[in-house]
Amino acid sequence: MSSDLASTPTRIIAAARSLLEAPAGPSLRMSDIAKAAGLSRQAVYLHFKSRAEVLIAVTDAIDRDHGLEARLSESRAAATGAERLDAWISFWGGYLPDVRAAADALLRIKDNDPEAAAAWDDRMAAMRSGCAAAIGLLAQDGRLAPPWSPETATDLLWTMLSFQTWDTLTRTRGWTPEDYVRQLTIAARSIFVAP
Amino acid sequence: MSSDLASTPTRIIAAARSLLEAPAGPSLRMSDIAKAAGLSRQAVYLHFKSRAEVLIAVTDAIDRDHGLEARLSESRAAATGAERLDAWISFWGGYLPDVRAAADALLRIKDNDPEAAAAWDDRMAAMRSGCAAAIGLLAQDGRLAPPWSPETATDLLWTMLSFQTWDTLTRTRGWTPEDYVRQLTIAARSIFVAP
DNA sequence: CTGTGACTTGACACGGTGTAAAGTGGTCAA
DNA sequence: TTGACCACTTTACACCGTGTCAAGTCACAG
Repeated sequence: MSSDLASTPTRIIAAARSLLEAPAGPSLRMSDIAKAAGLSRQAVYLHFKSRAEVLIAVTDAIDRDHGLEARLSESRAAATGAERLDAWISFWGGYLPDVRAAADALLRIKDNDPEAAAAWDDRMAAMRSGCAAAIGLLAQDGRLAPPWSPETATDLLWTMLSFQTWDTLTRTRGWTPEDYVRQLTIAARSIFVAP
Repeated sequence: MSSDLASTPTRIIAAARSLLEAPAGPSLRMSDIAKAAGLSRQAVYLHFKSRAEVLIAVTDAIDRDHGLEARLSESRAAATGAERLDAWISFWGGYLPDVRAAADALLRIKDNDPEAAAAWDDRMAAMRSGCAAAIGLLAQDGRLAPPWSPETATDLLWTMLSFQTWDTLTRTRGWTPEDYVRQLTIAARSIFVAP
């Protein structure tokens, strides 16, 4: 039925998502997801044709929840390039903890699944365009520090803000998300903003 | 026999290594390795108890070849912190292309194999100590830019120089290893070295 | 009462890892 | 010469997780 509270696909996504966000971490098998959704393993295949598709749907759901697009355009408000760089880093630093679990899972399967890889690359491209926008405005202000070109500056900023970097810093070095935003803002300003 | 040119374990390692370094990439199965070494799949298990063990041995062999330890201590020659930072980055930037294939493979299996994870973490720790040394000398010179502490500076430098960062930059953004060294040297100097 | 759709159960193929056991052939020592 | 040992082979199998298939159950709608 349409809603005995939620449609089955929705319930599956919710189940997968909660497993993903549980401390145990993302070793979720199809059977785990099914069990958590109160379904048989086969029923999951009735709604999603592969594990990757479930993961992608979960990631989409998370993005929708946290309003990736909306918050992305928020940072467009900033007037100067330097401000926008700051805004962008703090937006991103706030976003990352919300998507950690899903990103982790997606990252793990992207090697074996072209669809997952595409979903990942999409997000990375969106993220890159945020970097490019900040750097572009900075260049327009004439405050992009030499010898950086908008291209190379974007590349470097983009990798510095990569999920993996954030993950290592927070997980293995114990940085808080706030530390991350603070330090990376300083670093990015030191590198890219001319005095 | 001891050497009809090379012992079997050595031959296995060499075979795995050449597969790893081949353009095809690291999808190497035990059967691939065995075939390349001219052995049956089971024979490989006679010398290594798991796939992970082979990969670890390969990584060790590569390290030995490229003299990780030796080259690591080379950069200890530099007098000032700033020079040492430069030396460290160019050493590392020269080392990365050599170990790309093995690092990639190790990184892929480290999630499922504790031994592989340990091998990876070892290397990362070694690499981190290189970062710490450069930053430490810089701090000693009184030229570590505020507001960085040796700790946080090391953390950030370490992640900026991570294999994943290098990999994205060179593979998906088309940076050459030389670009990488040049740009990251500039970036690191901008962030960490006080004027 | 019948049909349809959502779901279940149970079975199976596949690919990959790792294990087990019996057999082959060469070398070395008594 | 005999026989023990060794490195290796062949064959077979268990296990795990993904994905497929087919038959059956059950409820609700016309």
